[in-house]
Amino acid sequence: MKFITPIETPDGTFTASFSERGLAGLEFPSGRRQRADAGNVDLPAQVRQWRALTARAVQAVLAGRKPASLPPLDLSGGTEFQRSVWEEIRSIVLGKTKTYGQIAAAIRRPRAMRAVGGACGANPIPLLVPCHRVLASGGGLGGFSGGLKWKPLLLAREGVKSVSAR
DNA sequence: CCACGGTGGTAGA
DNA sequence: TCTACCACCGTGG
Repeated sequence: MKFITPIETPDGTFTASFSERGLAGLEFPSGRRQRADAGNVDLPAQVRQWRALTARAVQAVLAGRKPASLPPLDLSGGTEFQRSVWEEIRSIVLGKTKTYGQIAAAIRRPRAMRAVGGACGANPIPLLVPCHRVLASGGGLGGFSGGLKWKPLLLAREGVKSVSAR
């Protein structure tokens, strides 16, 4: 059972999806208009509470601040490798970054840095599973599923300095 | 700057 | 199985 609901922010309307286990997906604003409903109708009380937590967390990160708390994250969709990558990324504190290679080394697959990139691209909850803090070695940006323009913007708000000038 | 080879995980056929 | 993708990385022109 899935509930899909908009999350309004000063940067646009994100779209959250919830399973019975918690937040299962988060999409960055797409150019196109979402439906205009408030998003609270028809949601069970539990999901409404998770939605409120999600909204506050998203707004905090967008403002470059650490969220006070997160809803439960439902990452059950990924493979074991992907989940281990996502778990590792969750440990990158706001204001810091790691490289794809460092993530690979941390999960004891030092040669799988390329696959780490793939797992980042498959991350269902970008922003709250902060794959924007994962950069290429040598200062490159890498990619970002929500649109590459977000990556340097988010990092700048988090106070990260050396986000590569090209 | 560019090209290339060595990589590991995934999806699809 | 086989194969063709990749948000990689180091080395060498």
